[in-house]
Amino acid sequence: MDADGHLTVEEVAARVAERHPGVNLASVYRSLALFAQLDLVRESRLGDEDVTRWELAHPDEHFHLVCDSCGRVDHHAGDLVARIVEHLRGGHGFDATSVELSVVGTCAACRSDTTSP
Amino acid sequence: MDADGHLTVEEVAARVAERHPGVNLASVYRSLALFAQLDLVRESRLGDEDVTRWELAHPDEHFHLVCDSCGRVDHHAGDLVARIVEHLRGGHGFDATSVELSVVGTCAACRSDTTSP
DNA sequence: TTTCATGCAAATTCTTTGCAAGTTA
DNA sequence: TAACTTGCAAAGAATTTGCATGAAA
Repeated sequence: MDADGHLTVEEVAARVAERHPGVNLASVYRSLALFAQLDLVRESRLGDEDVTRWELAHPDEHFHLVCDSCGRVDHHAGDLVARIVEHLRGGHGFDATSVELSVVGTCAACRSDTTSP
Repeated sequence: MDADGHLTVEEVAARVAERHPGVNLASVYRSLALFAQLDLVRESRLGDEDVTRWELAHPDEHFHLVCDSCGRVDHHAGDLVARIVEHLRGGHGFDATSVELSVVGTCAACRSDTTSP
């Protein structure tokens, strides 16, 4: 939970090891699988990465804002997802149950670094 | 290209085999990697599936509408993605370069099947 | 002749599983 | 005791790589 990020299995294991050295990788896998079943964590694969990462579960209405430049991943809340759902239901008769939105780009902070020399 | 879907490597290989029996799986992997580099195809992992699938490259502004019920995957065009990009730039100073949106739910056809007995 | 794609098999990497042993209720 | 969780090592699965060979330029 401290990590508040998107960690690979190895990274999770490393964090666990800080407090509980000797925990086996298999246990990490087993625990993550269990936590996922309990909806505590979620597998997430952002952008074009081909590594499996894990994050704390968060509502569907949140989405990922990934900054190319600083690597930061924000969880963004707001009505955007709701509006997408409405749009699809109204205009296309599609009844959305889950929306997965992730956006890659440059965050405000990094933009201002570039904009003002 | 005929497939017009999201195929696993094995499925691609099977299609290839129809015309060119004996093509090795390694060649399929190598070709897909090359095609991806040339932006002809794209890796896509929809919903919670944990299989790697491949599809023809398509503009970013298209997104995936996955029907739970019939399994159909539509590529949906429209201004939705553009509006998301605008929203993020205007409201949050986030400069989006790539938007990945996929929606799981029930398509119009399947809904009417259920709605009208 | 030189370059390049391919098949084939072996190597890698990531993930899951079987089983024996130790813990906890 | 009964029910579980874990470490460990082995098994699997998916993907990549090295190398010899044959085709094409």
